[in-house]
Amino acid sequence: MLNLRDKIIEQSLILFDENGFHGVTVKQIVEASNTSKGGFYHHFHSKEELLFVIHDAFITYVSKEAKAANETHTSPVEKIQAIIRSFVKVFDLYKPHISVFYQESMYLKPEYEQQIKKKRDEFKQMILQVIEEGQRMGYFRKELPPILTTMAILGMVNWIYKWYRRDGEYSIDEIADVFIDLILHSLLPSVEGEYRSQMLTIPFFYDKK
Amino acid sequence: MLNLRDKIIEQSLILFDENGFHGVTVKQIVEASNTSKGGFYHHFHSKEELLFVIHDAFITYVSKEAKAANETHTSPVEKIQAIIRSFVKVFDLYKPHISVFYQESMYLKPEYEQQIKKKRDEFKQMILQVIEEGQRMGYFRKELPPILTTMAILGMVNWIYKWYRRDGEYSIDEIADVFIDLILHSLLPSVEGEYRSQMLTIPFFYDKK
DNA sequence: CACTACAGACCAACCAGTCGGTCTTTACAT
DNA sequence: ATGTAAAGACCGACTGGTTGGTCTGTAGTG
Repeated sequence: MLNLRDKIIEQSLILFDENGFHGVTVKQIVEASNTSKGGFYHHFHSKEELLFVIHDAFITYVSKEAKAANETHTSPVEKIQAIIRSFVKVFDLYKPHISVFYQESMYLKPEYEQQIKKKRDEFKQMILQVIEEGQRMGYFRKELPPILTTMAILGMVNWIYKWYRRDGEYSIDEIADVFIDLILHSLLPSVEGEYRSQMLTIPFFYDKK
Repeated sequence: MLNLRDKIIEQSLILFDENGFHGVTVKQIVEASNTSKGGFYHHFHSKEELLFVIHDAFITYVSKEAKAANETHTSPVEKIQAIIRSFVKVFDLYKPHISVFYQESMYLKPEYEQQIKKKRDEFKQMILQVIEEGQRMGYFRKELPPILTTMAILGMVNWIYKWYRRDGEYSIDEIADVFIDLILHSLLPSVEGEYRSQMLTIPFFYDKK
């Protein structure tokens, strides 16, 4: 059974996902959660704090997953595969959180904003480092500017929140497979046929076709 | 010399870019534009109409550019190069428009929303068709699902609005070069060394290094 | 009796949009 | 050229409705 706090979070996510933070009033949240203004403000200092709590829940999860992926693998190729996969999969679990996150974080007061930004940067740095490591170790093409490559990866994956549907044509695992394939084709050199073709075959997805 | 209408648009773009549509009041816009409520509502029916006008300005531009790129080239490889390049470059010209566009279009009334959505879809379809055409003609890897590839491209390019700075480390042309390189590495088959390596050398950028 | 969890009436602030009015430009007849 | 009337451009006080947040009260629990 959910307590009121969780119920408020759950309901406000549904509302935020459809209408955005500013498109939803406290009154609406309160009604959707079958409670009252008093109930709401008993659990949250402000509407803004609710937004922060939502942000924090998912970004903490992403960072933790990425850190784990980073530690359990040694080769940069495997690392980036694992990071992308967990990153993509988050959108299946946390899509509403993420939608709100990317659309509304600008409205947060500086104190909240800073905390959010710090965790985001940590995650970005992790990808960046894997790419640089992969270049140094000779796995990835050295001519790619690591920061631009990182931003490209962040972009293509983050954008998922704009179009992903659970009941869509492709499952989240299939999306992850294709995106990993795209990224590895970009990162791995064209000529080293042996290693490249070995890494690029992603069985899960293409076997189905 | 700017007329009041243009001045309002110009000033509101600056404000929206920093605070989002709902973070800016008509009063603020009016003050930044050195005018009055009367002046504002003489030129716009509502605050929402202003948002629509901003949207429309840039999406019309993107679509026109992409259509032109599509018509002047014949090979899918050249087409996608040209489309991505013009697409990326829009962010240099229209960044504030785009930021507002992607953060606030959900707040628009259905009548506006529909028009926006239609133009967005047209653009998406254009990329999708080029990819499918490229696959049919044997230029691009046939195992890639065209729609997921399209969404990946849209994502990595659209995300630029989150991080691009005119005075940043890389110019918009360099970003375009790298992104085209990434995308073509993903699209072109690994084995056809001859044609692939010929298309993948983007002189502008890598010559500088 | 003290404490938590919640209820809901209430309020001050704010905001998009209105409206009667003024000033400036345009159009046209004399 | 000059008078004049209509149209367009702009002003800013005002309003009606809404919103985030407060405050007093109360039911239940240990």
